[in-house]
Amino acid sequence: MSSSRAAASLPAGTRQPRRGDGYHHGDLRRALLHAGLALVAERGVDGLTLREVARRAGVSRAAPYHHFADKSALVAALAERGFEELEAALRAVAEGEPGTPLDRLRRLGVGYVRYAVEHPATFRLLFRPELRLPVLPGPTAEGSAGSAPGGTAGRPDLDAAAHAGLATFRLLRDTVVAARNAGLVAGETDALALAAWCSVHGLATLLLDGPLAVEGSPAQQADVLADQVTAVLAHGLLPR
Amino acid sequence: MSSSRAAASLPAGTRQPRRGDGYHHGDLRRALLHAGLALVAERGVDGLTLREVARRAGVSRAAPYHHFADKSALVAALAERGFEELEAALRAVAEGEPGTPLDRLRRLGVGYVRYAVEHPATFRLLFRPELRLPVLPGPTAEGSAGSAPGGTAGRPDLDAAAHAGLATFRLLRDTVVAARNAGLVAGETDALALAAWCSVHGLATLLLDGPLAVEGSPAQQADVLADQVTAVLAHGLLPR
DNA sequence: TGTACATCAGTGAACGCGCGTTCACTGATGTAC
DNA sequence: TGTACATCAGTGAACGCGCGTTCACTGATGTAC
Repeated sequence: MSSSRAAASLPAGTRQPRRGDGYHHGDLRRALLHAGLALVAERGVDGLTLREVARRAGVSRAAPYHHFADKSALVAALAERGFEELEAALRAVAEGEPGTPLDRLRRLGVGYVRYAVEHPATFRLLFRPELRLPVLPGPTAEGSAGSAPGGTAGRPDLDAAAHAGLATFRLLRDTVVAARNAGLVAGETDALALAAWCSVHGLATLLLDGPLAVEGSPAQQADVLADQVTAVLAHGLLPR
Repeated sequence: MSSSRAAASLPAGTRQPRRGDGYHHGDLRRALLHAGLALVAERGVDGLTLREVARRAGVSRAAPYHHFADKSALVAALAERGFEELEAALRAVAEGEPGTPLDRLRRLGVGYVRYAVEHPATFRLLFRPELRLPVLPGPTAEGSAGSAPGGTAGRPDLDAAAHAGLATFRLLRDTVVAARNAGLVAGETDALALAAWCSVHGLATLLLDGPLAVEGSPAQQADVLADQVTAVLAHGLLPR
């Protein structure tokens, strides 16, 4: 139990050799996470069971309990990895080519939607109600974002996922700030960031679970729609 | 079985006396739907079980099978009722007071978000992956919306829910058309409607399951954020 | 270097649970004559 | 109006299932002397 906690509190993705490395399985924790993500991708969040994860890792049903306190701890760890994936994808797409902060903002939006379409089950996992993230400072309180996490109180094992989520969203907000500083967008920072985020998040969820459903189809369609939505967001509904 | 199908194919909400009325229970189908919505509201979509629904209706476990072929048929019927509720709420808020089509559009958006916040579980039910709605005609094909449902193929019991959903979304699109005809908004109709919908849908889902989570808090906060988001959408990110 | 010991990631069996669904049935309701 | 019959919405027991989790255990690994 104490060893499991120690392993669980290590930052995921860390590649330093750990004390437990090379034990019986080698790195069962990592193998379980890998199997979990694959299982979610194949059968959806509801299809995720500890037993099947253990099965895929080639290990007994009880083995995962040496690495995760219970099922929700596994889910939280998967969400953490998902957010890290999402953030990496967004950074790559935003910083990959040159351009103004506005260009980057646009690419962030399209990348967000594309990630959702390409990893539908993982994306859904990130926004499961039970992983509800800390409340961001309200748009009325102009200030640094993410300084007051308070949504995972009493569940320290969810905090890692929550912080991974916040880091992702900070990427969007920082880009809005940059665009505003460059005079490329006008308005109140948090309101702009919120609106931008709502637009692409709405498109992503409508594509996955709504009447626009294109799950399984090429990401190309998602790109087209994301371009449209971000264009309308940029220019506004009102005539200019 | 044949009776169950007959009952299930009746338009829900119809108040005409049915042949089955006044039998043993009176109107078990309606009671099951009522219990189902209450259960979803209390325990979430995952907490919805046929057994508990039957329990709450004061009836044996097997009784619901005379009214719904299986669990998914119940879920579909619940979604249909949910969409009807949502549409009624939106109509009320949009047509309640006078105003330009743009005013109505704004009120629709705020009403959408408020419905989600006030009925979180039901709202989530409407956008469950397994109820994925028919694909709307793409924004590239300018034309009448909803003429080609194709997402519930092979599941006729889902069609009712799908059509209830489409009727709801048509409300939004029609309002965009009216605003455009009045010269109050500029751009391509479907792109405008999609962007508007994405904005409020994104806000709604972020409020329910994201870092803005306010479930249980007063709808007032949702109104404030919805006002902000729709304002940004109206004016656009770019300086004017 | 060897030996005794502590650690701990695994095993395998078992627990209790609630689920969806099926089945033969019962008995109230409606109908035909 | 009365009787015989058909209909069908209910019942209650049972099915098989996969789940999360616990438990005493085993045996490989690492450590202290």
